[in-house]
Amino acid sequence: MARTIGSNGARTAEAIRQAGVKLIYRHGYEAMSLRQLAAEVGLQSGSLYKYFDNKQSLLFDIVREHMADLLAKAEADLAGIDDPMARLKAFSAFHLRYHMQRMAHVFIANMEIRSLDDDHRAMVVGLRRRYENLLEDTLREGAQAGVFKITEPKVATYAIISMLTGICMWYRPGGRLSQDQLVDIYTGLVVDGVTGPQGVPVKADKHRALV
Amino acid sequence: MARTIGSNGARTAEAIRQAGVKLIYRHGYEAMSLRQLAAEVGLQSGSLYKYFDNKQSLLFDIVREHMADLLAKAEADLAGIDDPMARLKAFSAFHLRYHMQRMAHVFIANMEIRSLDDDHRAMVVGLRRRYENLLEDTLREGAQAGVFKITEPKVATYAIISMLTGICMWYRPGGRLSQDQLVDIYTGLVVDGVTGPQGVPVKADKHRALV
Amino acid sequence: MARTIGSNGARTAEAIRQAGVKLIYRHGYEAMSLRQLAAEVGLQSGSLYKYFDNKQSLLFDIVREHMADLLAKAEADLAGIDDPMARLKAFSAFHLRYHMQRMAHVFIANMEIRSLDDDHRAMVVGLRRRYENLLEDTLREGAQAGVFKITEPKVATYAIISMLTGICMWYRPGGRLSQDQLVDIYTGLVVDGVTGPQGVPVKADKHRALV
Amino acid sequence: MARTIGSNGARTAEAIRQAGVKLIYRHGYEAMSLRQLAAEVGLQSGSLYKYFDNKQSLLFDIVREHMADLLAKAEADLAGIDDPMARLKAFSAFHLRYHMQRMAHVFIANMEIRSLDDDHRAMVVGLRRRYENLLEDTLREGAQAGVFKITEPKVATYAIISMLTGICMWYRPGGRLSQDQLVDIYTGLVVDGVTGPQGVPVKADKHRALV
DNA sequence: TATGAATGAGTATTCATTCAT
DNA sequence: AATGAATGAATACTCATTCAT
Repeated sequence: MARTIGSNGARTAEAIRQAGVKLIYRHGYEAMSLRQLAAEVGLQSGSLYKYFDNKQSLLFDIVREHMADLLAKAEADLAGIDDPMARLKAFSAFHLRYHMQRMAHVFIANMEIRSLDDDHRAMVVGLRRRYENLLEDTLREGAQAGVFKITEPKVATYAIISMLTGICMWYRPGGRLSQDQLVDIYTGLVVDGVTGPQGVPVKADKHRALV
Repeated sequence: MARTIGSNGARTAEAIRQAGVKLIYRHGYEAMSLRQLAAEVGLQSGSLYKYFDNKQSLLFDIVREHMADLLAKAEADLAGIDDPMARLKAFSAFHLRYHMQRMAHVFIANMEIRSLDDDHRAMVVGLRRRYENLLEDTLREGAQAGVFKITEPKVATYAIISMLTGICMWYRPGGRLSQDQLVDIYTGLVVDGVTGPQGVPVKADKHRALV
Repeated sequence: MARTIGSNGARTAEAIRQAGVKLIYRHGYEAMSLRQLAAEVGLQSGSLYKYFDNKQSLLFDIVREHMADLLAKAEADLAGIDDPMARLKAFSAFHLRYHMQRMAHVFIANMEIRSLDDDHRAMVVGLRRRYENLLEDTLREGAQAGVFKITEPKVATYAIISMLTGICMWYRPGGRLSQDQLVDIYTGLVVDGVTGPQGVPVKADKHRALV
Repeated sequence: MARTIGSNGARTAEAIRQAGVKLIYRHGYEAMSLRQLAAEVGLQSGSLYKYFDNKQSLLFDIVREHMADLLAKAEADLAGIDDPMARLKAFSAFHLRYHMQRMAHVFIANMEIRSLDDDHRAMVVGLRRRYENLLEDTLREGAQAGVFKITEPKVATYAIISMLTGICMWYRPGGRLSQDQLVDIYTGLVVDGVTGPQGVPVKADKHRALV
């Protein structure tokens, strides 16, 4: 049946949002149809329009809220930590834990950016930029302080975030390694990566050109 | 008219393939319509079926060929390099250069795996696995030899590949940093990451649980 | 506009069914397009899918319902008639009347069996088999009782049913002969055919072989 | 390969015709594609147009030639037989044998008449009319001579032809009954049907009206 | 709050047919 | 005699969206 006794709009809205996350995660935004979504929450597809203006705005809501949440939690987590190394470790640990616990949201936010309208995408990219800056500023400070041996903080930021985010591609709860262990391993790679003797850069071998 | 003077099957096939890569890269596989693709190469959409069986097989062809090429070139590049550290650097440099030069193909192969049929996906994932093993085996050997301080070669493999592949998300030719410089920077992070004192893992701070 | 005033799902469903019978009868299942069908009932072609899953299921519904109706009515008509001759006459009369009154349905059920999917066809053929058995059993009983001079009840069944069904190929309401008269004529041929001195079969002349 | 050494146009034309009969018999005219047909004879579909003007004319050729052949052979078979009863038996035997030996052609001619253009259909129906007249005239003469007890020769003609033609619906070579036996059985039904005491028609029972 | 009927534009795909070579 | 590249119109079917009820 479509309607549980005692159900109400807020409950339905939340159900739609969750089903949306699930289906977009599983099939992709373009491939998910509103009919599927409606079926998942026990509605007719036309009824969804009580809860959003159109399919695009559903995606935008999910992505924007996720990004805002990510940013807010990260800022809260780092608040009061001043030492660059401590901030780096805290950022890494936070990022990993968040990504392991919110894999679907994270995946959607990364994959479906190109499905957003230009305006929506710009807004989301802005939030992402602010999030990345948390790390970039830390790296920059640590580099200036001499504790991080990096010459290009922006490149390092991208590199580190890509590495950490990649955990979503393979992590599954209940695996051999606990979340704590994974945090240790990844964070170790990050810390060692930015504290090693990189200041004397490896000389790039000239490889045969790719066709 | 039946045939444009000078038209040529092989030429058309190549044009379709290139336009396919371009449009899938830009809009995503689901979002690209065959009408768009046909317009891009100056055909009626029905005429595309002289060149592939269906939309799915176009995607599969592009992805499989890319993965096979990536694997073959990597194997060729590493052939004869035995020292783990040298292999690691060579792999990193190869991966980065390949990804900077073939961004669209790489992006498609990473993003559209979920748009592949089960069988096709399995085949592509198999190729990817073989590619990842090039790195994983190297890490494992280096770890046994004591030159890499890593305890989980598989995790490190995923982490490193994610980091290196991430260059596609922001690199644009003609930027401030040359490809050689980027290879140095990223490879430095990788090498330092796996040679640092990670064997004594950073103790994970317990952060507040995420909701 | 979303909805024509006074429109009604059940009414539309029935209109689609009737238009479907009419168009399949006139043009054949393969030759009838859903656009034609939609135009006939005043809808957009996509809207038809509120009423059936696909074109095939429309055909199947029509054919199955017809066969089930034919079988049920025949069984009801013959119920309580035990004498083989009376049953034969009753079957013949029923079959003729039904076929004169439901020419389109009958024609479709006979002609479009090959357009059905394997499973659907099997189900329809099963119903047809049960219908034919009503006649075959009667012929067999009459033959055992000595009232019908036939040696091959199954062949006689096919022969009689083909003969009777053939009325659909030329009968048009309002012709010179009434339905009652046609029932008399055809039934006379049937009865005489199975009561004549066939037990001493005509010796087949050997004709020149056909190429 | 598409071309056998020494093949020539006439051979190809015949191959196309035979493949056409086979495929139309199996799938129906509408459902058979020229691509299928071309593949069956090892050509590109465009090459078929060396051998016919269009799909419709292929069908027409097959059906017309079949009808002309049927008519010619029937006329030849009946030539010189004057006695109505002998003519009836000869017609029945001829019709049955022809239909058992040329099932595909016969089936196509009966089923695909509606797929013919108006002009083509008219021509084919004309040939069929002449064929039916062979029987109708015989029945009429026999009735006047008092040997056939029928009041409506035209109706009897349709009835008999439908009955005899129906053998195509179930006959398969190699079955329990030989062609000769089937000729005996069917012809027995026909002869008995038209010689029985039908002149005093069975009074039609009034059955409940069909809905 | 939700339904259910409908739209209209879109999708991938197939078709008979053409014609330069 | 046949190819192979292409057309243009058609097909069945899906989609996001609307709106009277």
